[in-house]
Amino acid sequence: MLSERRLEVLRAIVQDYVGTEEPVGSKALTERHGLGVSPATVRNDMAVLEDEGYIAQPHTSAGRIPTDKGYRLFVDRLAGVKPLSSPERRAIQNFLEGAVDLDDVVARTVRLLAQLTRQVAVVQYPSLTRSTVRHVELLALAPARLMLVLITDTGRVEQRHVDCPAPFSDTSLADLRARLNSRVVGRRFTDVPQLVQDLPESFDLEDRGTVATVLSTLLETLVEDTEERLMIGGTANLTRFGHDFPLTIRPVLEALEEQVVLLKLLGEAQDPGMTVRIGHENLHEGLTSTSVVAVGYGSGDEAVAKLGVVGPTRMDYPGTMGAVRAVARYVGQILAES
Amino acid sequence: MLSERRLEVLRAIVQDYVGTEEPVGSKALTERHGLGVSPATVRNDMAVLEDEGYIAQPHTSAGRIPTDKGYRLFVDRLAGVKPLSSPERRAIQNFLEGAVDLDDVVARTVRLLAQLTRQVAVVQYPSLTRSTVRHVELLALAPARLMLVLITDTGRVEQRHVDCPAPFSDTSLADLRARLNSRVVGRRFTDVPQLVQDLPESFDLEDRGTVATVLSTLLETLVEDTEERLMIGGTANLTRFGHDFPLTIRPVLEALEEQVVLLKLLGEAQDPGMTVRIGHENLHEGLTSTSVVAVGYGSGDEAVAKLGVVGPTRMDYPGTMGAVRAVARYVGQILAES
DNA sequence: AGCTGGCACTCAGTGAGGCCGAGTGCCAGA
DNA sequence: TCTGGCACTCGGCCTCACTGAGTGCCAGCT
Repeated sequence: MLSERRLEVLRAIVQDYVGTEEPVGSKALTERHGLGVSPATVRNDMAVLEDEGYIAQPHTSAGRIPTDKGYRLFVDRLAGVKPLSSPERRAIQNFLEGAVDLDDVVARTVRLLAQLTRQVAVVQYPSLTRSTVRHVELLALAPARLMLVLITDTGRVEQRHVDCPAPFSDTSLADLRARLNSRVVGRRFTDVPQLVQDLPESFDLEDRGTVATVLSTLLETLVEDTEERLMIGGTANLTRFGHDFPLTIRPVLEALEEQVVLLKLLGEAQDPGMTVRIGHENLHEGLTSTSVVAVGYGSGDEAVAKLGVVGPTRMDYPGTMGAVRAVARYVGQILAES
Repeated sequence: MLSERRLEVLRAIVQDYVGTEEPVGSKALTERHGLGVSPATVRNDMAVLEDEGYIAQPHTSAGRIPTDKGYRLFVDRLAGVKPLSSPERRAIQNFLEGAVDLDDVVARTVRLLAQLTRQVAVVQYPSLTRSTVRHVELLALAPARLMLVLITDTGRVEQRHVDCPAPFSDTSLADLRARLNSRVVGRRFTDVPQLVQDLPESFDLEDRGTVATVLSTLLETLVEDTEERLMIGGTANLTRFGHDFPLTIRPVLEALEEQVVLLKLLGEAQDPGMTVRIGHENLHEGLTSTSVVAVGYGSGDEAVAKLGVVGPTRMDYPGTMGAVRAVARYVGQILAES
């Protein structure tokens, strides 16, 4: 078990290292933080912390830097979430309120997060799986060609072409549209399949094929779009990563282009509250020297999607967490209003 | 006026420099390209080329590298567009054909371009100004709240909420929807304003306010979305930029996040054919050591949007131009089919 | 038992000095 | 007009020594 003072030393190391980006030595520590003990004592504490795996030396005769485990302890026990200043809060709200549609909300959120945290921001579009249907629209493009448009309660719109096996009359189309909507509007996407299951049977024989095709396209859309969409921004902040960053930055940029990877990254954050994954806690190699701070957001009390930032493990955790949480809240509000 | 051989020397310098990323000297040139003259002769030619501003020396006693002006000459007079191999063409087509909707087409195009050129790819969504209306849909969300959905012939979908000054009956709604569509479907976006101008007059007095509100929202959408959307990808390729690239890469990443900048970059490409902007020809500072290769694409014979790549001035122009042109063609085809 | 001061040791970073070689410019001769 | 020869330049690299921040350990103090 680590004594109070040793935890204090760890905290000081993390803070200094985050600030200076340089290994911190015992003497500098005692000077900058009023620890009230001599460098020699701190050195002993450091030796213990190193034994326990919380800090490490890049080389002999250099200062110490926190390990992933050290950051973990720092985040869990030594640091809180730093709330934003009220001017910052006002700025967030003002900025987000100018958004005209969902795309714009997401785009603004990304910018905002990137600017506030000076890191790479990732925002997931509201998830279809947890959304409900606001409307399904069917349009005839040609006698045997339809367009299916799906609108969610969060304002997301998806559309697909449907090639029908047989021509479909306008009256049948109106009929299908009406019946479909009466069944699914207001329902969750996950419930849709069983709700429309028996729909073809109620149509004339000649139309059944088309109805079935439309329905299967609809269901397909639901499944496909469970692969969520993302928006990222602030990649220029990666240049603040470190000095050696040709090597560091490349895999990160690559990972950021892989939606799948990012989604997993956000998705792993099961916790209803904020999730912080530090360094090697991220399974994806290439992101082992980054940390991810993510949190769910939603229009109601339930999260419909996640957002977060990706930055170097050496980041200002309290500040970042504060910004992420605040932005998530405001986005939730904005979504609820629209 | 430059002699034939001197142009040949310039071409050789460009090719070698692009390949090796290192200043090229007279001896290496004569060896690698069968110029049939001695290094000394080449040196004289180089001196002339340097006087004329086509090449430069990073330091005395180093080889030469092409200047922006040199690349310009190379692109204009010394190099053609390198067509892709047929396996490559097939791969492009296969890859693009799997797309399910417009977003997917654009996303795949970006990936493809980035992969083919090993550079940063930028694809503009089909422009609304040059598009035509496929359908306008109106949905009642609440008695005095509507949703307006706009669908373009290129498959793009935009939606907006409309708060009405007075409740609007379902029959009025159906009426408006029908009349609106009969007027604008198949028309160009730019023509829409005058086509709907007198629409409110044909409605009952009580509904006119709502109709006017809907129309103004529609027109607003048209205007706002003239700010085009973009998708970019392949930013990881920036790491291949150069050795010193902390400084180089940052402004590029920043520029890439500014939609406005990018749009201008693509927009400047007025030429109906392919446009290549080299180094300082890009007005934006920070992009002065990059080149942009852009071309319009469209479903018909007219371009509805642009796509291109951003890379170091030291790039393989013939190959890049070939890839960009080929991708643009196939995307055009795909769009025409859908 | 825990803290402190002292001391020897380590080692990354820096700067000076020297060598190497690719590359140049110029000139005289074919 | 081209070529071979020659002197010159200078960036890159290697070596070497120095410096200083930082460590580990130990004996002594509280």
